[in-house]
Amino acid sequence: MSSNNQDFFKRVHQVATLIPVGRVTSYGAIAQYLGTKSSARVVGWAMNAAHGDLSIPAHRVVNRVGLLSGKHHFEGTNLMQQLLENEGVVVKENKIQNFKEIYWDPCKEL
DNA sequence: GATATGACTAGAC
DNA sequence: GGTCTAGCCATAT
Repeated sequence: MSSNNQDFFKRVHQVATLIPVGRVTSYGAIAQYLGTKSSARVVGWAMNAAHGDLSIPAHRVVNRVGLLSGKHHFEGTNLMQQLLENEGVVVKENKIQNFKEIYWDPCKEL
């Protein structure tokens, strides 16, 4: 069933789109919300696929420590940080400062 | 079809 | 308490 695979991506994209402005989440959180909690990496791939879609705020998704691990996949060197700061997220040295405060858990919020 | 890789995470040492 | 290893699942070669 190839539909399932695409459905997984679709869900990841959906959740990413639901992330409120000024909030961030982690790959594992999305993976857990989708049921595949062990597949945080796959969420990263989904984000990679979502990278082509400007409607998906991939910059709001970081790793579990609030580090902009995916910033290398964005254009330039600090585009991801710029986007986050533009939304009011405090980022320093490619790491979200008040990560715990702005952390958005889809499993709880949704 | 098998192997390698990756935007991760949790556990072990 | 910091570093390393293994597990996870989908994509790419």
